[in-house]
Amino acid sequence: MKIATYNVNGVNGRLPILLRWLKEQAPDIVCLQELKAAQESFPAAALRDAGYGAIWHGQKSWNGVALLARGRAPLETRRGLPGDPDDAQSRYIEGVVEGIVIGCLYLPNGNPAPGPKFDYKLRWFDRLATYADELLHLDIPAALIGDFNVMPTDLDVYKPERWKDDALFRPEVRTAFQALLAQGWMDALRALHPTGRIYTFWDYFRNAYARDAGLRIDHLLLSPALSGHLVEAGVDRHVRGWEKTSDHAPTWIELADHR
DNA sequence: ATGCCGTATATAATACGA
Repeated sequence: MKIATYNVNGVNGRLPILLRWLKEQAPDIVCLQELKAAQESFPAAALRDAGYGAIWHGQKSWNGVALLARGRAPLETRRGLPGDPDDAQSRYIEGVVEGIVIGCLYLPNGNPAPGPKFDYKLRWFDRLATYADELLHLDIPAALIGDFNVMPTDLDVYKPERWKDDALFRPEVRTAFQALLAQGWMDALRALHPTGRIYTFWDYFRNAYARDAGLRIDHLLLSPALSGHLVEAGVDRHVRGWEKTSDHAPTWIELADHR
């Protein structure tokens, strides 16, 4: 079973690219971020025609997350992260597919740091950590997948010294990410490729993709009940080279039969 | 080093991303 995450940076503007990639790779489960579309503007019919059922949490212009499943409809178990009923940003949706709880998330960017946006990012991270720990204690196959907007270590940035004060790389957020791993979650790509330079994002500017000036910020975290089934992980980096593409590339894992 | 590009919406100028 192949599970992927893809920050599409506008699901309607990116629809031809998304459909091309879905047809090419046929992932079984897909987490999408940055829909930038209102709830009623999500392209559910086009995705259904492509063979995917979907649940999504839209928001006009900004944010937005979706969970797709090939040949079936995810069973929704949560929308929105607990811990702040006043949080109006669409950044978390969760469903069950094939007996796996899949949490699809878009963690706040947080720039500029310091400032209110960075404070929001840290609060959101706190809420995620609290909920992630509850999920782990259910002792079930579960995954937290999406755009975490964190480079976990120096190995995940093309030039670490240039990013040390950025909201994606400051010590507070790296510590918060490591705390998730300490709870028991496995960083799937890093687990299978402990020393490799792996990027999932390249800026549109400065010819970043051609220079391979990238960041690893899209992650797939697996619960212990699932991590033993991990067999492969990678990035479809060629998709970043397509015309009219997102600044992120699809990132994926392959699981052996988890039943 | 820098939103230099790209997407969204009040389709013109802004807000936002990382």
